[in-house]
Amino acid sequence: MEKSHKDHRVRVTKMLIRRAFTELLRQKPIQSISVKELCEQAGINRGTFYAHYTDIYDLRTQMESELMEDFQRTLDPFLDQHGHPPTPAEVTADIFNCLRDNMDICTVVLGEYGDRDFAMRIIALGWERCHDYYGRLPIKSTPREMELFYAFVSMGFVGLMQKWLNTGAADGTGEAVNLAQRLVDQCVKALFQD
Amino acid sequence: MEKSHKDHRVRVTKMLIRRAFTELLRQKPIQSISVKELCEQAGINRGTFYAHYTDIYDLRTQMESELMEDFQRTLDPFLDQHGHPPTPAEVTADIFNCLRDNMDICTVVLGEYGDRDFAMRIIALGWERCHDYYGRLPIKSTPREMELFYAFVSMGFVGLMQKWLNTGAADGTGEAVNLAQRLVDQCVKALFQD
DNA sequence: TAATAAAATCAACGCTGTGTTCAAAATCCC
DNA sequence: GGGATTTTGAACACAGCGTTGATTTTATTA
Repeated sequence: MEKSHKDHRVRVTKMLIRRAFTELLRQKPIQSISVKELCEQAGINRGTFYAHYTDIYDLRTQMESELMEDFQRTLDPFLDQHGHPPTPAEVTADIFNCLRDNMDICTVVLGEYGDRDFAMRIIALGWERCHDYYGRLPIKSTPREMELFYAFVSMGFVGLMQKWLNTGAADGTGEAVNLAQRLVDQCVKALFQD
Repeated sequence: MEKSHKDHRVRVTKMLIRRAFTELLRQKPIQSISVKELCEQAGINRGTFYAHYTDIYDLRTQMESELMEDFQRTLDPFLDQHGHPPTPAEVTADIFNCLRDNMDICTVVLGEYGDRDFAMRIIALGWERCHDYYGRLPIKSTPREMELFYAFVSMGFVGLMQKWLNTGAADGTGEAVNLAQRLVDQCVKALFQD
């Protein structure tokens, strides 16, 4: 149950489960993946699965959590060594780089049958990082408008991310990062109009 | 199975099923709603459900289809009587008005446990309507960029729609329509930058 | 209104997946 | 090598699925 970096058997078992899971997730939505089917694909006993996870969703949640930690870990040092508050452009570039580095997991977690709420959490992380930057802009908007604005840009960002991941993310981050940054910038400008 | 506008019993049964479904959808995601549970909530026999729908997802799909037809029906005459190609602003206003008119169904179909793909289809309908307008803009972008742009704005629009529906859509369409329009306009401008 | 057609009900069926159990076998770590 | 831990395999009761057929209820129309 705990972080058993110790036992070799546990690591192998978990690896088999996760590999089978991502494989199945390529083919069908999570709600139609059964524990039985997953275990057969992984070649392990059903009881073994229940020794590590309570159900399929618990499995996904654990994978997402670890991915999120990776995200944090990868972003943090980069930001520190800059010594200044990060610009949205830098954070955007970072996010896409992290996506590319974890493409295997991302394409399933964020893929056709993925978990959009998780994608939203990644974006929320980005917003946090840009907090200083956006906080200083002289934006005059009602809280209500800010709420709607945030919903638009966050979901838009997620949509772009997913599209990029699912249609040849291999052709580099450049084009996507550039466009994403321009789009967010333009959207921010909409907050100055009345 | 067919459009039985005839039999009173069928209409009552379907109404009971749909009411129970939307009620349950307020409480939990669709994947954890069982046919058994739905029928108990609706107070009908399980066999009766299977006489009209193959499964829960078929039920949702049928409801969405009818909602989409309503959307088309509501939008079409409005556009015709104008006599000119619709502007994005008009289409945006229409979409939000339709959402408000069908708020009961929309808040569940597009709610927390809703179907985002369906929301995307609504937006696609909006894009179609604005086809003439956007087609005339002298946009120079790669197909790849257009693809990513479309993903961003569509998903962004969906996010704003959902946020608006789930947090007091009652306070009128004005603010949301206004902001949505400004955001889309600004995003389009991003396509002119290089 | 009565006859006929259609729909809903009820009980039961086999089937599949769930989550848990236990003893036995396999594997790891010291 | 030996004790501890993990995995296995088989079984369990349980719950939902999707279908069936006989029966009752309800609507249509003649």
